[in-house]
Amino acid sequence: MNVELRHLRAFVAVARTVNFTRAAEQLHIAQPSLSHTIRQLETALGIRLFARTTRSTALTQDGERFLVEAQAVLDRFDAAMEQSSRMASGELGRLRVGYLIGAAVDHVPAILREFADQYPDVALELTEYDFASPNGGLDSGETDVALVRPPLDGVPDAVTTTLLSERCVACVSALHPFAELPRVTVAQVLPEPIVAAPGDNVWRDYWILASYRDTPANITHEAATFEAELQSVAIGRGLSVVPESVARLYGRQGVRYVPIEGMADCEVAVVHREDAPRSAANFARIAARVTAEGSGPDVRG
Amino acid sequence: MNVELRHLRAFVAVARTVNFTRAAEQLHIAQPSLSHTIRQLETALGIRLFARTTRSTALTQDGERFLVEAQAVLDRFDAAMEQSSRMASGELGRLRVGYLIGAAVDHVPAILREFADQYPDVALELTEYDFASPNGGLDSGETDVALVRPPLDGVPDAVTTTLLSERCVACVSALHPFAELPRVTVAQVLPEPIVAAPGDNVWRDYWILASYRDTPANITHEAATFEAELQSVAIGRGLSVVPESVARLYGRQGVRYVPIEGMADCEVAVVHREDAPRSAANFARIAARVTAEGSGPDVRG
DNA sequence: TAGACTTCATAGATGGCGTCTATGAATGTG
DNA sequence: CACATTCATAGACGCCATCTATGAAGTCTA
Repeated sequence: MNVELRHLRAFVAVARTVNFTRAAEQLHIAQPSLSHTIRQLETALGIRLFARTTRSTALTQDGERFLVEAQAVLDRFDAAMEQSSRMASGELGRLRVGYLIGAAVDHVPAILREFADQYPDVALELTEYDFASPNGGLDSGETDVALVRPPLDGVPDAVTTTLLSERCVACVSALHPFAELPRVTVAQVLPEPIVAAPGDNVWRDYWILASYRDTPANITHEAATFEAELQSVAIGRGLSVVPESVARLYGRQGVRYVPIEGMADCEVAVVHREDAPRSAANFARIAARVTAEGSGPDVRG
Repeated sequence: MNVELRHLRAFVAVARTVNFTRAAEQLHIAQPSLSHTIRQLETALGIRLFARTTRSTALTQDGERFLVEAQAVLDRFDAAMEQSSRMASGELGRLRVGYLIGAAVDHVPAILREFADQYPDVALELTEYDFASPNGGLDSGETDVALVRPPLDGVPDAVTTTLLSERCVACVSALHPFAELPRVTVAQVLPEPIVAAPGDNVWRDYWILASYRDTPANITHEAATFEAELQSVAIGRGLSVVPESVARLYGRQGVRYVPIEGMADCEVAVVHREDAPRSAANFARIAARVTAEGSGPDVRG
């Protein structure tokens, strides 16, 4: 017969009360069951733990020694359960965070600081993704949570929390006919040669305005980063559709940003899978709160 | 549901092999049972321990952390079992040894030395008993094993190992008619006034030769030690029947020792209860061996 | 000293659950 | 493309943990 924790729990209860009846009540079992369990334990160990009369119960010398051991095992077990509970609640563990370049850059430091504050025992692992991986590692399972720009692709059971939205603008060469316009329409943009993300997925489709088109876009170049896009644009390979905040982040050397009338705003969201560890949800919650509260360090200007 | 050691054992086995099928074989259970057990554990802990595909198994981050915990619990448990095993075999614990004054005095030091040598982790507690407690504390449960002179009384399930036997002699005053005789018969002793142990038990009966008598003995005095007996004898209260070795131990100031013809030899034995801890039997075994091997320090002369 | 009460052990019944067999689904492999 | 391997699921079975009922023994009280 295998000794189980229930034997130790029973033993410790009896050892502490020195009374089978009361110990049984504490354990929420019947007294004969407890007697049986203790007997099992004694048989398995090969030692007498209690000196029983019909009227009283006392620990034997061996029982006293074993009480220390049993208690130690149970304490160790409780510690393990405590730790697993902290893991379950997301207080303890590791969280792999992915972020797409240019997504919520203003807020990321505050989000991370707040999360680290609130969950000091969670090890954060940050990975930056470029437009070649617009899902921020969620599709491959490399990350647990990600700051990305929808739409996502290949992320089953994704839980998405939108953090902010902003206008989309057309980024054109300073020499481009659009360069000095106050705005352009989607219809004006569609025929233009366009610089797009690499690959072939719903995310790239989004930024080349595929949903507005009848015929395929004229993609003249592919770039995985804003810098690369802007360079391509600057040397006249075509225009590029980007979030408005890019204007702020990457300046205007050789390019101009022109709002696109009639195009829906684009968003930044924090995303995790439904079955991700709890800390992913915690991160998403904190990200949403931090983004809503402060607008981040004001680097505009 | 309560987490039991079998869950931890199952978890550790799977974590080590990273293979449900092989782990199940090691645990001697069927693979579906193991899957079920692991699932139970995961549910109870609220965390995913394994990342399972239909083709492979891997520990999650949480699983890796919990493996350390689970292993620690099992290690602690194994240590407890190891210790209880040592208690069961009598290698570890306490042994309460009682000895009757004058019983095997020559051999006791060697016995204790040998036992302490062989069982260094058993704490010996020695208690001396006089003729008021000829059972050496076995009857009251004060001791676990005792060096005594049979017969015993009130010790249920006594396991007796005879160590040695010796002649009985009559101890008489130097002025007593028997004093210069080379020997006396039982019949000669019976009518004499006699000094006996206190109380009323089979042991006292033995030394007053009750089994040889038709009528009660004429007990003139009671004494709980040899010294007291010899003093009573010396001042003429009567004779006393004692083991021959007493002559050697207590000298001859005012008394003489006369062999009793026709009286069976008396014995020294090591005794413990059937249900005594294993170390009691160990002690008895060692006592028998030491007594048989050496005759102890030679203090005769 | 007798009766009542307390406490632990025993006996027998029952039901929950741990384990089993059989089977399916998924996926890497020759 | 068929096969082998691995884990999950479903349903059945049987052990054993627990239960209720009762007994035995000792303590306390009147």
